[in-house]
Amino acid sequence: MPHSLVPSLVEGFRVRLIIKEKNMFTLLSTSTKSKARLGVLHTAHGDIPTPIFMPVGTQATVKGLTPDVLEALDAKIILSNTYHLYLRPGNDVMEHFGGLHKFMHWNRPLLTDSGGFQVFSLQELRKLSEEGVHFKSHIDGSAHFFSPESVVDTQRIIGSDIMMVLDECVENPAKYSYVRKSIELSLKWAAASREHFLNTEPLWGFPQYQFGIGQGSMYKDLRQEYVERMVEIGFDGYALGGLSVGEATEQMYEVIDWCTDLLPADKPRYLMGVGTPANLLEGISRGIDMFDCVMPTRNARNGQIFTTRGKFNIRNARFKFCDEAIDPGLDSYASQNFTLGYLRHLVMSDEMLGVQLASMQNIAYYLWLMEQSRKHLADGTFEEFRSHCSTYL
RNA sequence: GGGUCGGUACCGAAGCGGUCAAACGGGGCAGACUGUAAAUCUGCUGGGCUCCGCCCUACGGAGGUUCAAAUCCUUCCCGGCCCA
Repeated sequence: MPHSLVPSLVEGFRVRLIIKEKNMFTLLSTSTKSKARLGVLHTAHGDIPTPIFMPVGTQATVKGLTPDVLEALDAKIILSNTYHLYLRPGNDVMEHFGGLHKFMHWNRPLLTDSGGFQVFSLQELRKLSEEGVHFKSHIDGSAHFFSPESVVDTQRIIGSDIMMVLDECVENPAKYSYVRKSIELSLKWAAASREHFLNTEPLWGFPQYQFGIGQGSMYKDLRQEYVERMVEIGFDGYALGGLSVGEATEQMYEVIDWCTDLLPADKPRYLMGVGTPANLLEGISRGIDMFDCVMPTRNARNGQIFTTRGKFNIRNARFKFCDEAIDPGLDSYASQNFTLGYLRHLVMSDEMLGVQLASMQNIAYYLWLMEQSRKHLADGTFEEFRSHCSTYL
């Protein structure tokens, strides 16, 4: 019994469920050759083997893919976004439909980002204060205020299995003095987020978990201090944010190493917004359990295909007459049943099936990469797998 | 047959004496994309070089006017429309 459900009487006649969260993560093994880990995340909507890649479905849809396709590809968990769903359709609609799982007909686990990334990506449309973020809607310019607490509340309504705290994702490069102040703000928000989380209940009858997000830009002392203070607050899992924001790849790897050395082994680690297939493998060997990235879906829409034989742009003329399957190395519907020449035709013609098949292929590849990583971690051959992949990545 | 409008780069279409190898679209050829304001954005698209510049060939064909022509004139070819 993973979770204890204790009924109690609240406010006269109304019966509510008091749901206690327990450790949601089981660490199965750690590689002897690197920091790579094999584990399982437990959620009300199912267990998630780690390392895992989470396809991004910002606006309550992984662009171009229906839930049944995602299930066929065996996506274990997908990501959505608090800022976007709060603005549209809005919390009232989300509540009306009984939360995001029901709204989008997705019965597997969901993780929602907090809006912290929009603090970075929509810099021109927001203002920070000690209390939170003032956003000017990118849709209609209207004003909205996000506090650490309101972001928890919105994610309660969304009903994500895993929610993220509001943070400031800092641009790169950033001055030390700025980052110093920024991490104080994000840590203050993290504490407020956790407190509010612990003082509120899930709305939809299943437990939710909350992850903190490590910041500190490229400064070792700030990154390390952040991790220590975040762990002190205590979250169900720990994310690393503020990476892949323009820094050199090697620098990102270094930051990951600083942080995973200090994170507790019995909690999941999530590297936010990363990344390329190579980034995932490097992240795994540095002790990361979870990843998300728009790359497989966005790049699919822009013609870039990830395959077990490498990545390429399907628009390139060399594929015009190519009668090979999209990816004979994968067993997805898209990979097996269509030629590269046909996919090129669809993409060149702006046919929506092209975007769908390309997205399917790329997600299939990313999920395959994680599945193979887990398999090789279990076999003790992950490092060999990683170096094999580096020959074509 | 007469009149009239027009023929511009792969296509469509501006330009109407020099600052034109020729705007702008489209198409094509490449590139970028990392917690999604992205089915978006960027570059190239006559040929050749010793390639931040130079040399060829080019605005239907052939002549001509001019220091200079895609732009003006003559003529021929082709197309649209109108009249016979």
